[in-house]
Parts: sequence; C-alpha cells; structure tokens
Amino acid sequence: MIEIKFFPIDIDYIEREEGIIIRIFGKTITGEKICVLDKSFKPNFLVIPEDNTNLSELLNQIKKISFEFDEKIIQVLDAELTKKKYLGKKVNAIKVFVRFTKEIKLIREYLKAIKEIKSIEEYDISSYKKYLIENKITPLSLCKVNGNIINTSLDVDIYVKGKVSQETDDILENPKVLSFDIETSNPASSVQGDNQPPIIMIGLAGSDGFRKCITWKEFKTSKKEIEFVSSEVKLLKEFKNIIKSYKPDYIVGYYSDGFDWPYIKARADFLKIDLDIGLDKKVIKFKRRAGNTSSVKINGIPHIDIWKFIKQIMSGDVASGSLQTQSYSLDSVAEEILGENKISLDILDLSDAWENNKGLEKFCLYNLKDAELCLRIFEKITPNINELVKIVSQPIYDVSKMTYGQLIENYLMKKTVDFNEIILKKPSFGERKARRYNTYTGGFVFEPKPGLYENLAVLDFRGLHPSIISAHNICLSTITDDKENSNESPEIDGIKFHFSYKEEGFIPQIVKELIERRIRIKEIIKKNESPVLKARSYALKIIAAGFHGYTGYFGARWYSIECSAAILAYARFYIKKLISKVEEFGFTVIYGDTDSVFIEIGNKNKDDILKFLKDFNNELPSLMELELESFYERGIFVGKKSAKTGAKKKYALINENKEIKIRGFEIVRRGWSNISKNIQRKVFEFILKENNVQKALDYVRKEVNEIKNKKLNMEDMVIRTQLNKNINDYESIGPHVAVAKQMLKKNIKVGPGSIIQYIVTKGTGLIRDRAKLVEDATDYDADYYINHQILPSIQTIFEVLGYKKEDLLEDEDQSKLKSFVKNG
DNA sequence: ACGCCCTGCTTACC
DNA sequence: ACTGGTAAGCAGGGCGT
Repeated sequence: MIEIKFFPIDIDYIEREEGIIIRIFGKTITGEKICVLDKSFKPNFLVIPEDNTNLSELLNQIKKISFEFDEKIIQVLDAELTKKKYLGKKVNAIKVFVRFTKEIKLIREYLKAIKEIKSIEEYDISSYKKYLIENKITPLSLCKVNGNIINTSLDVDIYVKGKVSQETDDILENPKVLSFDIETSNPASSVQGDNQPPIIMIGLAGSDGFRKCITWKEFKTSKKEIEFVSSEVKLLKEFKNIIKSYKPDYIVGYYSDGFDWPYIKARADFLKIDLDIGLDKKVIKFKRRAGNTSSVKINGIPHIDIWKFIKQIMSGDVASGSLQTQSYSLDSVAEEILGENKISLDILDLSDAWENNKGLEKFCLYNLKDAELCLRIFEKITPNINELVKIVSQPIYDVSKMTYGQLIENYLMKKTVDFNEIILKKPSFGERKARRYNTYTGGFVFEPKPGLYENLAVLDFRGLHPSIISAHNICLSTITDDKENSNESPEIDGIKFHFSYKEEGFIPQIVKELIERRIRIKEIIKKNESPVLKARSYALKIIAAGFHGYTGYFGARWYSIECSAAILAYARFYIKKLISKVEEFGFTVIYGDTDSVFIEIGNKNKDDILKFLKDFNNELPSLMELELESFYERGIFVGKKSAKTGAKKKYALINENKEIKIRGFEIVRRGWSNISKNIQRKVFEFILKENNVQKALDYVRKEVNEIKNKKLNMEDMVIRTQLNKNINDYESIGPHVAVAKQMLKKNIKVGPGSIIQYIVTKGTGLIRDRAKLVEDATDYDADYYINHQILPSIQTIFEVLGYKKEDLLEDEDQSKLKSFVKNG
C-alpha cells in the first residue's frame, strides 16, 4: 500500500465484467501524470417505501432481484436501509447498489410493479458525478489515493488502484496548457464532406512558452516556430505527436467545439487517420449537447472551448468584473481581456496565398498568434473557471461548458450531502412542456419623467433576490398551507404564499452561506485585492443571484414557480416601499428598476441621503441591505420614440469624476452603425460633461451635412445583426437575413450565431433589397443613415432639451437665429 | 403606392 | 433548449384605401 497526493483533472469510468470502475486522471504534487482506479463506488439509487411498509421485508425482496435481459443477468448487488430527508421531511429509504449504470433503468422498471414502493429517486445522475458528490471530492483540489501501483499501457507515469479522498482545498497551480488553432485553404468555404478544403496550418501555443505552426507547403523563412511537413496527412499526424509528447493537462481552443475539432474530425475521417489522443489511447468523442452543437471529449485531457465559457458565464451584463464586449470574436475578446489584438490581415486572402505559395509566412504567424491569444485569454480567466470548479465540485471539462442553470443545479446537488437531502429528479419531457407555460410577474420598473437632472443619488439593494430568499426563508422545503408560524408573501393575483419559519430551508441556508461568504471576501478584497479573490467573489455572486431564475426554470430539479413568484413579489414590495420612503423623506424619485432608485437630491444634500440610507437599513431584515451605488452630477432620461411617456431602461449619467455611464441607448446596442453611436456619444459628452446644448446641436448639424456631402468611411456605416435561426426558419425577412442569403450564395458560411454585417446602399424598395455585404457596397445611402441611424439615436435626447427633429437638420444660419430668439 | 397597425425579431436592463 | 421577467424599437407583413 502506498499513498500518493494528486490533483484530479479528468474523471470518467470504465466497464469491467464485475461492474464499473471510477477512473481519475490527474497530476501528482511532483508533476507526474497519474491515473487512479477507484473501485469503492457502486452505481446506486434510492427506493422510498410507502408508509407503514415492512422495511426489512422489502429490503430482502430488493436484495434478491435478479433477472435476465438481452441475454444478460441483471441483478441488485446490495441494498441497505437508510434515513434521508425529502425537502426537509424525514423519510426511510433503501439505497440500492448495482454493477452498471445502465442497469439502473432496467431495475427501476422492474421495481415499478412493487406496490410497497412509493417512489424511486436519484436514478438520473451520472456515476462520476455521484461519485464526486458522495465522496466530497473536488476536482483540481488536492486529493490522496491509498492503494497499489499496477502496470499499464496508458499514457501516464503512475497507475494506481485504490481509494481516493480529499486532502485540502489547495488547487492545481500552473497547469500545463496547450492551445491550438487551425486554418483551412479556403476560410470562407461552407462546403462540407469530402470536398471540404484541407487543413493547411495548425498553430500551437503552450503555457511554458512552446510555439509552433505546422504547415505543408514549404517556403523560405527564418522563423523557427514554423515547421514544414509534406502533406495534410503528415500535418494531422504531427499534431497528434505534439499532443502526445507535450503532455498537456488541458487542451484549449477558441470556438474549437464549434469549428476546429469538427473540422479536424471530418478531415481525419476522410484521410483515414485515427484521432487516438486520449491518455487511454482512445479516440476523441463528440458528445451531443443542446441545439446542434457538440463538445469534444478527450479521455484524460480536459478540452476547454473558452469561447463557450466566455459567452455563457463571463458575458456582458452580469458583473462589473466581467466582459463588456458585444461580439465574441477572438479579436474583440482578446482586446477586452488582454488589451491586445489579432494580427491584422484579411484571412480571405489565404486561399490565393496558399494556391500560389506566396506570402504564407504572415498567415502562419497570424495562425500562431491566434493560438497564443487563446492561451493567454485562458490563463487570464483560469481563476474564474477554477473558482466555479471549487464551488460546484465537478470536473473542469464539465464546468467550463455549464450554463448558469447547470452551475446552480450542480451546486445544489453537491450540497445535498451536507443536508442529507435527496437529489430531486429531472422533470420529464411532459413536465417540462407543461412548466413552460407557467410564468410569473417580475421586477417593478418606475417610469421616469424625461428631463435633464442635476445632483442625483442612486441607491440599490445588495443582492436583492438572494437576500429575500434568505430573509423570508423561501424554499420548496418550507412552502406550507399553515398560515401560523410562517412568513406570508405579498399578494400575487389575490394569492399569498406561506413559508414556514420553523426550520431554515435547504435553499435559504445555502444562499445565506453564499451571501455571508461573499461579504467576508469583499472585506478582504478591500484591504488586499487579488484576481483569485475577485474571481471567487464573482463566482459566489453569480451562483447566489441565479437561484430565483433557477427555481422558475422549467428544466430545474428544484423547480418551484411559487418560490420564484414569491421572491419577485417580495422584490416589488421592497422597491415600492423604498420609493415611498424616499418620497416621504422629501426627495424626488426619478427612476428605478427592480432593485434601484434614482433620486434627485434637490434642495437637500448628500448627508441627507446617507441619513436616509441608515434609517432605511435599520428597518430591513438581516442580510438585506440598501447601498449607495453612487452620486451623479447630472443625468438625462428621455421619452419613448413612439409615445409621450418616459422610456425605461435608458439613461445617461455623469459622476463627480466626469465618468459617463450609459444604459440602454444605441451606443451600447449592437445593431447600430458606428456613425450613429459616435455621434450619440459626442452629444452626451457635450450635454453631460460641458452642459452645452448649443455645441451639441452645432456638432450634429455639421455631422449630418458631412454624411450628406462627403463620402465618409464605409466602415462606420456597417450595421451588425446576429442571425439566431437557420435562414429558412425566418418568417420575416429582415435586412440581416437577406444579407445572410447573399452570403450563402457566395459559399460563405453563415448560420445561427453568425453576426451579419451590412451597409445600406442607395436605391429604391425595401431596406433589405438595398442592404449589401460590406465588400459589395460601393456607396451608402445618406438619407437612410440620417433618417434611420443618426436622427433616431439623438432625437429623443434633444426633445428633452426643447428641440424638435427639424431643428437638427436646419442649416447653421437659421439655427443661430432660432436659438437667439429662443434664448432672448 | 401609401399609411396604418400588428408581429417578428433583436438586443438591451436588472 | 438549457436562469427568469421587463422593455425599447426596427423593419417587414398584411390590410385598407
């Protein structure tokens, strides 16, 4: 017997005659590759007997189950009596062990005939997941195995059979990462199958500084990183060799699940090459996932498509620390995260360059740079992925692909062990369908009165929804008909829900713990900021913030529309209470959305705001807290374009450091040309920074004339819209769909997710008939850009200041006269 | 052909 | 198909005149 300390990296199971065996690939503390077989785990599920059942009789009956199916003997290995909690209620349960995961389904069918059985639980959880949960093992965190070394033909240094247990929460430092990127001979081609253009370059970047671009047309170069092989077959074989000899802990790519791997697979199939790069020498597998995407699994080496993680978890509007980019291209993500860009060249020129073997070197460097950027983005977001791995305790391969809902669900599943709770079932197809029709009312949005305001304060509730869950004990396990001893929710369509306060619920306890941990971490960050702590705070935040959405999600195991509805009802209650208290105090509320109020300080001062904050917080339940978001010098709220009322979710503010904060306006929306965004930005600057409306007006008139008279940069005229469906599924053919059709005709690949770029050109008819691909557009329609891009983006702003649309178009002489009259 | 209203669709905010 | 609801606003679709 020996003991070896290691970090688990990838987990699956293998099948032997005697049953499944959990297999863990990892790295020892001395840096060796290790594979551990843990036989201690047996696939299992729970049987819940009807009340008043003779338990030992039922137990014996279950233990004896053995039948034949498909010429194989299916049998129960063992069963034991146990006590569990089902949503807080104590229940008797029989834990049933079998040899193979796939036997569970058959035995479950068999058990359905036994009338003493009330229900069967925990049968729909994959074995490695259950293994990690039951044994409280967190991947990437230090574990130990006690066992015996055995011989192996696997690509590892040590092969051990034994029992694994968690040691500490020290995480794997400096993993060896290999990033890759491919180029094909015709980057624009959408051809699939045997005629698919060949792969001509593979760029590789390793975390220890390793750099290589392999290609198969020789040319003169001094770059040592460029390696020549003689054919595409040799290229793919060399790619495999490098992976084998480099021995990366992870393989990362950018959109590699969506493009690089499927492409490599297609070419490898065509060229009859096995992609047997798993540490067990098995070929890579394509796991079907939601939609028409799949993800690539390499046994023993997590493959991480960072595009997926960035898009799903790091994207946009969730946290201040996260990405603001509107496009998930490698270039814009690299710019945002690293402050660095791709090598600038037109990749469409590659097909000519390849054909004529002319100027290929720069494409190789471009290819290599892409791989390098991908690697460095991965290194930058590693703390974020690691923190989520630590929280949900699932393999990095899985966590890097999880959506919010899955992160929360996996976290809840992990926490069941501490509470002895039964893991609830996934809803059936029918249930999901039925649940989808259930909706509930969301947050309250206060309609602003359009205007330019001075001296504002913005207050918001810290983590409103999680703090409500905790403060009012909202949970599937506490919801009750008992009106005594319970919290009563505000009325929802005439109904009030009740949540017992006798015992703290499963979810409220978990949420409370998350909130408290985050408060502690934020305290530490104040004194000592670090990327790891920031990532931890972010991870705790997104998990805590996701619960109310999760319980209202039709696919959730812990689904409860009542809980979600109640959380939101409380949220409306608190924000409305806040608004009325603010007004009682003598302030004017300008705006508010869900958990915030925008206050005009007016003839009072900042200290009054702080006093109000203190008073209000004194009356809030524990863990609920109203915070000062910031003071602002000036702010503008506009009216809707189609009606006289104030527009919600749109405002522009400037704080005391002259920083402008813009929400909802065209500037922050994709789908608007740069020309209109740039003009709008300038207008806000003149109005908010300089408080000079006349300057803004003059600027707009000048710009409008330039658009009319000059040929401005075509790049500024480009409109970008995302395609979200297959082209043929559109009922309504908008400009971007029409342009996507043009692209398909030219054999340029487009599909759901593609960002379609176009310019509206002169001509007659519908806009879609005049929308052209950027490369095909030789002019732009000035009228369109003035009336459909510029004016709409600034009109409502100027209306607030007393100007009409016509005022914006007048030439300068008239306008001076008019403003003279106006001011006089 | 034009104006009107409705709907499909995209993209924001929290 | 993968957390939820709330909201603005464009362009096309379809209708009547």
